[in-house]
Amino acid sequence: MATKNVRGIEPAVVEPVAGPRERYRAQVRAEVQELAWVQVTQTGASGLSLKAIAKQMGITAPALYRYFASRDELLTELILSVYRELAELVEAAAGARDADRDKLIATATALRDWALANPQRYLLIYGTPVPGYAAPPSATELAQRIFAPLLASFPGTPDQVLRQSLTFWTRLHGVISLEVAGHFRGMPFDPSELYADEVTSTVAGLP
Amino acid sequence: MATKNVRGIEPAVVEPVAGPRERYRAQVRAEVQELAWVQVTQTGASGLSLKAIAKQMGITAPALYRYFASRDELLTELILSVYRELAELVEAAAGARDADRDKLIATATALRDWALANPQRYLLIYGTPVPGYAAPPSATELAQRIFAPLLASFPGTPDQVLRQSLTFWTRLHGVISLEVAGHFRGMPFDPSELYADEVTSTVAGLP
DNA sequence: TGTACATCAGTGAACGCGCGTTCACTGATGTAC
DNA sequence: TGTACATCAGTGAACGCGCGTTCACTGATGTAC
Repeated sequence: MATKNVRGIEPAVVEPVAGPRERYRAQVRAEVQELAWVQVTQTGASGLSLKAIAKQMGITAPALYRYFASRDELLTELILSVYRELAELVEAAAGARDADRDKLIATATALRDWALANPQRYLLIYGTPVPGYAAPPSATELAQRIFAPLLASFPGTPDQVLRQSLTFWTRLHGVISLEVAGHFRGMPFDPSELYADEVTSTVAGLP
Repeated sequence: MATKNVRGIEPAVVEPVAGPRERYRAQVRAEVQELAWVQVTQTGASGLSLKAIAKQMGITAPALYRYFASRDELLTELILSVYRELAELVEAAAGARDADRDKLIATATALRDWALANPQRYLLIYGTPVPGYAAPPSATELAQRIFAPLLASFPGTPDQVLRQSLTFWTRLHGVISLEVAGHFRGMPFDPSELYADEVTSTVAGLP
């Protein structure tokens, strides 16, 4: 969609050709999604309510149907945006390093930091599945983009490498998900130390 | 509450002194909980509905208030019963073995088997927290009873032992929770192998 | 530049559904005399 | 053993709330001539 102008210079605004109506649409959509996030953060995915969002915007609920076909479509967009956000974050963390081990450590660190800063976002994609809601097919591709940076080129058959990466991932998730869900609360240790130990010892164990 | 009779023999029925009314109460309570489980299994914890349960029992909803003070109380009992069930299972698995390593492996195996057989039960206590619902204090004690069998008496300071046990736990949870939430679906590997490898390699790494 | 027209954001009423919970009540059932 | 009484499971109406979604509509706004 983004087009360059005649001299090949990227314009400052993202969608420069859009008329005022399209620009307005984009703004409203963004505002809806923002309020939706506040809701999901406070009440979980099942608490997402179009009527409540409309109320907060000082608008009637049917008006939202100009911007989203249904509640499920809005939820889907939220979920996909989480996948995208996390994929970019993880790719950036991995891309900034050369050595495989550094890459893995940087990625793991970025993952936890992000999860702690956005617990509900993390839980939205890795937590209890929303009953009756099926993620769109594109979510699977994005999930793989998140997983890919954990695939490092260590010696071994493709199967072994996959297994190592998977295990790295499940270990990170084990610590992060328990912490994010509050299961470490009141326990006599520092979760960030536990995580750091887990990351370094796992990376050190790789061939 | 359970009393022995004069000769010290455990009577067959659990609550022998209970009159017919109490017996009936217990039966109805059990039936309510059973139907509640079906609901939680199908729609998640937030889908638990007293009216729906009453309907299935061929009863009006207010009648349920003879047996449970509120929806939250019913949910609390469900959650506590999961903790209890899992604690007993884990204790039994650990108690049947002598050597520490065997104990850990048996416990880990029992944990995964149970989680796969009861995914919604597992997610009810280790998944995304139900927004607005606070677990009762006794849940914490029970959570520790589940964790305790993972504490083996390996050499090291109490801190090191705690750390090792925690890491064992987070690793098991990492694999189990991703599998139970369906994140391994369509991936080219066998989850049970992944889990078995993770268990044996972790136990082998202990001092 | 001014005006007529088409587009479309937003309204308000309504539908049908679900929920938890309260309350005064009926009527069956167990129990004490 | 028979009867009177107290207990208490379950009813039905109601309250107030929330939800997603549809529909015919109004009226502002951008656009084409």
